[in-house]
Amino acid sequence: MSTEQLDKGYEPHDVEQRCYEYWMKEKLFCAEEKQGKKAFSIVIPPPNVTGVLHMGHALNNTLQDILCRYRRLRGDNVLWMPGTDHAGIATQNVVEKKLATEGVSRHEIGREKFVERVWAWKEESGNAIINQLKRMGASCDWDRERFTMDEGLSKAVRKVFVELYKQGLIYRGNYIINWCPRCNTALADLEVDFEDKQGKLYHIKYPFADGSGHFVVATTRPETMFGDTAVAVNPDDERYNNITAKTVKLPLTDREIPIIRDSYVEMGFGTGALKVTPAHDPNDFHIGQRHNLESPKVISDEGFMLEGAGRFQGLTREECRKQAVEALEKDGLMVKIDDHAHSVGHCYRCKTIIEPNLSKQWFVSTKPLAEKAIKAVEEGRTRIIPEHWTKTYYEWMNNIRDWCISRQIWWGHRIPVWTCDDCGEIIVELDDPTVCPSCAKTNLNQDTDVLDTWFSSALWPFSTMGWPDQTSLLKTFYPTSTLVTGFDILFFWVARMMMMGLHFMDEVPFKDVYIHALVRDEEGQKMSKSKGNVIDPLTVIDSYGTDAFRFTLTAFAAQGRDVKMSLARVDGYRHFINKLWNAARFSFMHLDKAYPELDMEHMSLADHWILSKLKKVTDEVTLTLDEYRFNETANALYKFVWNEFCDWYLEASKPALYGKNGDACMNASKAVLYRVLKDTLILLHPVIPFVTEEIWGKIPGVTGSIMTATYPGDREGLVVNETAEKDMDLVMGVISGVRNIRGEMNIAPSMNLTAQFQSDADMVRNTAKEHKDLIMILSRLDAFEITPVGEKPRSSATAIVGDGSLFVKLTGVIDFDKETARLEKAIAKLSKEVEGISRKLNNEDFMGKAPEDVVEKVRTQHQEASEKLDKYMENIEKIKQAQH
RNA sequence: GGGCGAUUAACUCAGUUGGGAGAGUGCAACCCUUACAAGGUUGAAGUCGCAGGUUCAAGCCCUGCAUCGCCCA
Repeated sequence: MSTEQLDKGYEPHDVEQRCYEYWMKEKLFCAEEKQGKKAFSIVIPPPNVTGVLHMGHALNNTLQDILCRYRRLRGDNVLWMPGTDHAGIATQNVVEKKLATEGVSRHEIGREKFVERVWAWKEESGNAIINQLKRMGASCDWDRERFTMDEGLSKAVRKVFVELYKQGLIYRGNYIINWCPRCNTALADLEVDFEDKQGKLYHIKYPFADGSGHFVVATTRPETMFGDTAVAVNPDDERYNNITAKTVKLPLTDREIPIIRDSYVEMGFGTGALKVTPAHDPNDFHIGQRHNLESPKVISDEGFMLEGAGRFQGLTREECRKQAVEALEKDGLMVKIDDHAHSVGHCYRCKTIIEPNLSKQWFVSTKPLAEKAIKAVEEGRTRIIPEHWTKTYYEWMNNIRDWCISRQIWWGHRIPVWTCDDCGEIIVELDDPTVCPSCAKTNLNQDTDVLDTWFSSALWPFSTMGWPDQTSLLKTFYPTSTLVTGFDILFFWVARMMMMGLHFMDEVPFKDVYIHALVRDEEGQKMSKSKGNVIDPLTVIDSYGTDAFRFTLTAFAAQGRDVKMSLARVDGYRHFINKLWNAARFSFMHLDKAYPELDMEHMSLADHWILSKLKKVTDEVTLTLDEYRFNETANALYKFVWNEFCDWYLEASKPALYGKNGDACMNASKAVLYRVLKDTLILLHPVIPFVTEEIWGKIPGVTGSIMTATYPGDREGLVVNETAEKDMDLVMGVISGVRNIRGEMNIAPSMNLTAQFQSDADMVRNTAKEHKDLIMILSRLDAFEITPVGEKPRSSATAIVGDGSLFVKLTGVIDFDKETARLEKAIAKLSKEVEGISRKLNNEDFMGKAPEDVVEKVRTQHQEASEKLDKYMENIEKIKQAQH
């Protein structure tokens, strides 16, 4: 027997650090840049370079790591491509805030200096999230780490922009866009968060110019009235069919604006008359286009009123609203102000209310790209899992709108467009131009805007692999195997990668997209700083260990369901890790060398049984991981380790391991223990990499990392052993029967008992006899008799096991009332069951229409249940007689 | 307004072709039995949101309703 090698409890911290360093040193995360071997690849959803790890990252990367470690064990050549994105607006905001504390603005220090400052900040904070991913155990190929602003990726961005421009799929236009007055930039439609807000609906009189009456228009934003260029009514609106007036007087101004008819106007909303402000409302913009209206801007990019607002010029939009309302009331033009709930757009980065704004911006024409992306999913070249997200994907792709990609910030890929000051020529080329190709002058100016960060993220699956160069990495690993991501960036990122991947690579960027849920708090609330309900993954790791945390995330990652995180649950799984640790600790007390061969001949029933169960759990882990049913993987392993391996196998194999059945049996059991421990660790490794590596390293005769082990499912050998499982069921049934009687009758465990098992089935009796010793040890019996059915021992409590009766002799200690009550309870339960089954068998429709195998199954059930019931009835009768 | 999802034990959630309602936590009782008290054994606990329908058979399929949540406009 070997000396004790493990501490009494598992202490994760130094183990985690040590293991991770070992993996890195051995280069076990590195992909092989060559074809031939089956390739498996994942690109990481790049976190913001200046961000910190949150629960979403923790779940996302745990699942990716499980897949990667699993595929490596299966022998695949695995590439997990890591990296970060530059998070244009978010990062710029952070650095601007830092500057503000120094009392300077970015405009004061200038663009060049500012960008230098951002790079410095990136260097300073940029490794934080990478280090945090490492603490999660992420087995990324770190040598290949990429950043969206890297030279290579910037080259890809440039190439994509130029090509799309030349193909006419990027254009510049004066359109209404979402403007954030705080960030001072345009945003894509997707980057606006709508929130329901309680606001006001102002009903304002717009008098007809000919004095024949007036409209009452309803608006939530009276300050935009200075930009009105029409009042619109629905052409089908009979209320306004007979109006003779052609124009209205725009209140608070001296302008007259036309009355137009457009079917966009909802007759039921307000009075059915709509003020049209093309420069400050997206719907009004489209009406304006249809009717050739002018679109004067009356609110500046910074949120102040412009010249068109007359005497209100220079006010903020909020102040203008207040003063304009007062003025309208004074003039008697304000009919009423109602409370009104409506949704208001906010900047997704800074939460400032968005100003729809007319502006000259760059757009990607998405329709042609989206068509290919839709088709790829329809044809199954990319599979979305869970499947129901495909509908959302189609919905969005089918209604896609052009993508505004220019941002008026400084941190990002500068738009590669030059304008010639002299002749106005637009130059869009791969290399920076110095001379105008049209007029040969050199006064060229580059566009000052940068590209949306998502524009570069959209290229991630191929730009990280070296595109536009045709690298061997691309050849080996593109298309990637699986993308693992949250549904919150399905449109932002997944959809756009699909479009770009298909357009530039002519192939989907990934074969499978696994979409996981959001991590919420215990109450199901989204975690947010403002709510103060954020749980920091790193503090969880510090308190419970990475493995316990990962197991929790995995066990709760059911498809299509949010993960509600609570520390109590992590604590529960920490117990599991500790249980595993102690099972290994026990194993090491018996394993002092390698046991490479199984000795089928000298194995015990428990040995055969656990190998059969091991085969089953192996199959289940393989199946569930292949189908992304991570929670089922975790639960299958949990049950196997705790309820089968620890609760039954280790207990049942103790006699053999302690040599009570001779050396041959001892060694046979040791070989089984050796095998089961090893295979279990391998199966667990993708989910809980640290503790499994640590234990693995201490197994006698084992060399190298568990990461290089052979996956049990890929090895010859194990089969499901029905006989062993059936026999073990009987043995466990008898043991549980005795334990149940002890528990229910309040018999101290220390009190040794005598029992008898009666059955008329020879096979059953033989099985019981064969494993008599095991039964006696695990149920603490002094004596155990196995006989055909006969006289019931006096003063005994009864349990029915299979087709036999178990009698536990309780001479002197039996409480007849208690035993009667116990049996009555069992009888009541069984009667109900038998009754239900009988009803089925008496039902002609069932007998006639149900498939034969189902009927047969029910017949068997009925027979077993009623035999069991009969036995209980007999026994309770005897108890009653004995009492008298 | 359109779409999606959820509703199962006190709590958190599983439940894949429709065929005997499960787990963990918590609770109760007993136990320091030589891997583990971060443990062991036993037990109590559910008209599977409501109402219809399909079917021999519904937690599961269909329809409607209620409540909650999310996405889009």
